[in-house]
Amino acid sequence: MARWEPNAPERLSKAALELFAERGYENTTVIDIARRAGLTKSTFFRHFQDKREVLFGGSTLAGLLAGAIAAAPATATPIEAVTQAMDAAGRKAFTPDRREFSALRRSVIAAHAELQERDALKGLALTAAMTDALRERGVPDVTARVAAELGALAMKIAYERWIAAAAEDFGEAARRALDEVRAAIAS
Amino acid sequence: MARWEPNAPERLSKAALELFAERGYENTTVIDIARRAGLTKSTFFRHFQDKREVLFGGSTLAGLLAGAIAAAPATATPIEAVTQAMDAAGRKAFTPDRREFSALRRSVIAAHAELQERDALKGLALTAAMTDALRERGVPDVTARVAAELGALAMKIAYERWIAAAAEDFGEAARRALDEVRAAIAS
DNA sequence: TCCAGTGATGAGACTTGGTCCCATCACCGT
DNA sequence: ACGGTGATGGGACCAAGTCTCATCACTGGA
Repeated sequence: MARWEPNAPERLSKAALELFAERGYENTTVIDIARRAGLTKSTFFRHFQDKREVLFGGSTLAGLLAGAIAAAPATATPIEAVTQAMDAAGRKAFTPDRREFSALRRSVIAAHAELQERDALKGLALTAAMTDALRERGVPDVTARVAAELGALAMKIAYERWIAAAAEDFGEAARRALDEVRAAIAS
Repeated sequence: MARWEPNAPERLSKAALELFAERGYENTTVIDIARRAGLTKSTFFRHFQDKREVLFGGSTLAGLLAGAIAAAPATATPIEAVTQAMDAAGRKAFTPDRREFSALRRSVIAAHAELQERDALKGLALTAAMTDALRERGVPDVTARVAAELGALAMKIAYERWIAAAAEDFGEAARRALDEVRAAIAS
């Protein structure tokens, strides 16, 4: 038997997403979120740096991508390593059971500039993590940055499609998007 | 004779940059900024949406880039259009006399996460503006996105170098960065 | 010359995000 | 039974941001 109801951060995130979807980000106070989770404002800020972070806390995506790039065979090209990173994301992060949650979360973010800013910075961090992981493999600086940017673009495109089309597997969508990106370069 | 001291937004931006550089973003209140500009908090928020925006207000860079892309010859490839956009940026935005200001501004932004978030979102807006301008030219969607991302990456690289090396012309740096990016794609 | 209109500014109340400190509570091991 | 530990609650406090109303300086017309 736990001392308190367990998983306070999870409960707060769930409550926050619900409330943001119901009445909007600006019309939801931190106290509202905490109350719905059966907690208080103090506890909220003990678990999350600020109000925005409650929608971004659980993500270990940067480490996942970087790990997959590091684990790619030494003979793999940068783009091949990035492809493996996106496969890993599809297997461990963007799983089918999280599609609905991701879609709701994305629509909430799209509706509020404050959340878009946080999302934009997290996106830059993802690209930076991939760039660093590629550099660790000995890929030259500019080449690493290009491969990471193209990978990030393919991920964005795949993410949009994965959320829009219920049936699709993320890894598959990402591979297809990356192919399209590479085809576009040729033109 | 003007009714009041003119250029309130400019004075506020100048005061803000000075104070952020002197004592840090977090240790500077909006009232401090307004006081140094000879104004009040009310007037500050009349000119700027929030405290962060005081460092980002004057920028018309998105329109500048989009305009240059739209104005490129119909025969120009996407990358050529993007190259012209960066030339335009070098001529009208990143002029030599603004280098020192840009360097200070950049160091302030780099020191505070809140400002980095705003900067990240503005960066996405730049890429989106270039993407839209390319689509207007009839460039297919994915091709437009790729060209805009590569252009944005080259701009980032050129901007870093332009700020670091006093002697360099931005347009020249951008063209060189874009060449490096294109060369990296081949590998 | 006087006066009303206009537009930018000032003043201050108010809500909320975020920080901080301290008290409290539930469980643990001894 | 008892003290330690760690998460929580409570509330004071400051700064960001909103809102409303008053004020001020100049403009243009009677």
